[in-house]
Amino acid sequence: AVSYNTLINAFLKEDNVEEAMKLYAEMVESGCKPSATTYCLFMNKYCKQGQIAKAQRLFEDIIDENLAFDAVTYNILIEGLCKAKLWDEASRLLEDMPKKGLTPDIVTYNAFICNLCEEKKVDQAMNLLEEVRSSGLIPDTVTYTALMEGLCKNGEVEEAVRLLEKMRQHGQDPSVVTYNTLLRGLLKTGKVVEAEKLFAEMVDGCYFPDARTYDIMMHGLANAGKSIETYKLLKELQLKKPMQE
RNA sequence: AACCUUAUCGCAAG
Repeated sequence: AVSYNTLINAFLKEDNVEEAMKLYAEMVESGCKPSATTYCLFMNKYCKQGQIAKAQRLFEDIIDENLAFDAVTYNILIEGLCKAKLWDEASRLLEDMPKKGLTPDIVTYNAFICNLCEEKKVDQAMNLLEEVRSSGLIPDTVTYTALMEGLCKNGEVEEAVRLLEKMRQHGQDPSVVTYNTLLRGLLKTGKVVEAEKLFAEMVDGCYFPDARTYDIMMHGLANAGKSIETYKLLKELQLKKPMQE
């Protein structure tokens, strides 16, 4: 079953739903029972396509067929519901988890926080951060990065930079994505010097800037009229060949 | 035990 799941997942990743469905059929035919994970793969795909109704149907199937589900099962649908701005539905599922013997984890909350940030509801997201803390869960790099992104989009870049300090104080290390998010926020608001400082700090900290980092930096520097710096960066890029995605 | 879920992706500035 795991092999089938792996294959189905591969097809879904490249948007080949047809082939994935075929495999699913083959799986059933060969007497291999689809697991909750199998359903989750499709559920996630439907969520990403905005086909929430279909995703919800699959979720119910999992329950009805008494398949062994876990927090991930919930997380996938919650993420989909949040993305579709169906907050009430999502909250309902969150409250449902304990009743099913499941404990919401950081990914569960991150789904809410990330999507709240995208909706420019950073305040609510920040409130959730406190809730997460008081519930005993540890906000992770994803949590902080999402909040930084939200703050930047909200024009609160300084606040985002402050969060970087806070996350460190709480023992969480930034990732390349974290830096990229902040660099982008700084450059978009013309804070070129700060961005350059942060970039240096990133490199000092033994982080490997990826293709996106260079993209962000070069655009930002070029926009600021710093063609020399942009050129230097380009040279550096050609020499170092950053990590591919 | 293994396979599945969340952040830099820009749907108002591009």
